[in-house]
Amino acid sequence: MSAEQLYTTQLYSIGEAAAQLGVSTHTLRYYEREGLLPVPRTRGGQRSYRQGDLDLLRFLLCLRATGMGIQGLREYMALARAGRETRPQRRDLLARHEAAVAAQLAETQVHLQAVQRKIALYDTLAAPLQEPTATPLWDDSPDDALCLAAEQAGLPDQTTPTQPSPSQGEPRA
Amino acid sequence: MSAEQLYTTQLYSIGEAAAQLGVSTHTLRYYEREGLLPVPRTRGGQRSYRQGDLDLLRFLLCLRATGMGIQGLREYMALARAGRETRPQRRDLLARHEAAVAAQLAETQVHLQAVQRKIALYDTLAAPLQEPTATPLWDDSPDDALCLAAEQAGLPDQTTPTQPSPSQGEPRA
DNA sequence: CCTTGACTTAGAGCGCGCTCCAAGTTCTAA
DNA sequence: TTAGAACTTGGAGCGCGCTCTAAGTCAAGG
Repeated sequence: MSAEQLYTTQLYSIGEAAAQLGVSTHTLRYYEREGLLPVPRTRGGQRSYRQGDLDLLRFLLCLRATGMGIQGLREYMALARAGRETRPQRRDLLARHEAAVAAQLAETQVHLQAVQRKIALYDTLAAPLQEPTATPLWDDSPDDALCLAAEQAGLPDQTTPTQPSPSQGEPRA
Repeated sequence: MSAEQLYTTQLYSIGEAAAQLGVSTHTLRYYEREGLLPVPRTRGGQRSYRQGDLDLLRFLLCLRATGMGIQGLREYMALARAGRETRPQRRDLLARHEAAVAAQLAETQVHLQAVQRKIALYDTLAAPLQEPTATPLWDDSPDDALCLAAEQAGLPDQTTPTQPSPSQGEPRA
């Protein structure tokens, strides 16, 4: 690493870029085709990624990793290419995405808790074999309808109650 | 809600089930086709979901919501149908899933932080317009190569350094 | 009984994000 | 100079999880 390398505008082949970013060359070409980032070429026509291209791609991969779709990336990059006047829009786009991800994250955690409770339930069902006394030992009929009342109370509500009361008793044979 | 309803084995049409679970009837039929859950039928051949079926589906939807694939659900249900001897396996399957989700969640949060830093960067770039003195105001060349050194330092490493040094200086024109 | 709407099936279609192929070109190291 | 690796393109293919269509059947209210 000599001092002049600090001033060197390093260029990278698509293979090198892919390796650095941890994606396939296919993916990088795909992103370009999708209009995310025009990549400069060598005289021979081969892609030549500059450091800045890699940095930008790294950020785009963060957006992908947080669930933004290709269309979202395309919008972001369209704004970026349009110049610095679009910075507020870009900020807002990111802020909206951030909010969506945070919400999604929270919801996933709720669902994850249900899974964790189920694991705990399996544990309590397995443990009392050594303790012959005072074990509730309620069991489940089709062996796995062990979504017991206690457990269900904690389950996230799956929206839409629709009709308040479709009908009473046994509506269907 | 009369007392006998507590003892009533309520049955639900696919439409009612879908509404309660917050999914489409298409999805419920799809799940059955995929072998997740055989649903009892009326004399006429229409699906008739029992409470336990709904409870189980609710749990399966938690697994889906945390990213488990249909194949995973199938495995879980195959174990469940096999009887209570498979509880340890089911527990392990869930525990593995739980670990994977937790890891994924953590990674998403890291990537999300990069997005948040970018938003903050846009904010600092926008604010100093009223402050004429001592503003760094470094700007970015292709307008959005604003993944500056400081920011990159915080970016998650995208794996695979492959060759330690592909070549020095300007390998490509 | 009859209408109406919800249900049934098999199977096709879709949006997404890659992933791969074939045939040809460029680059690099010996 | 030349072999072989890495690159180029357009376009096809894939796995996933639904989503929809068509043509017909069932069930509940009037």
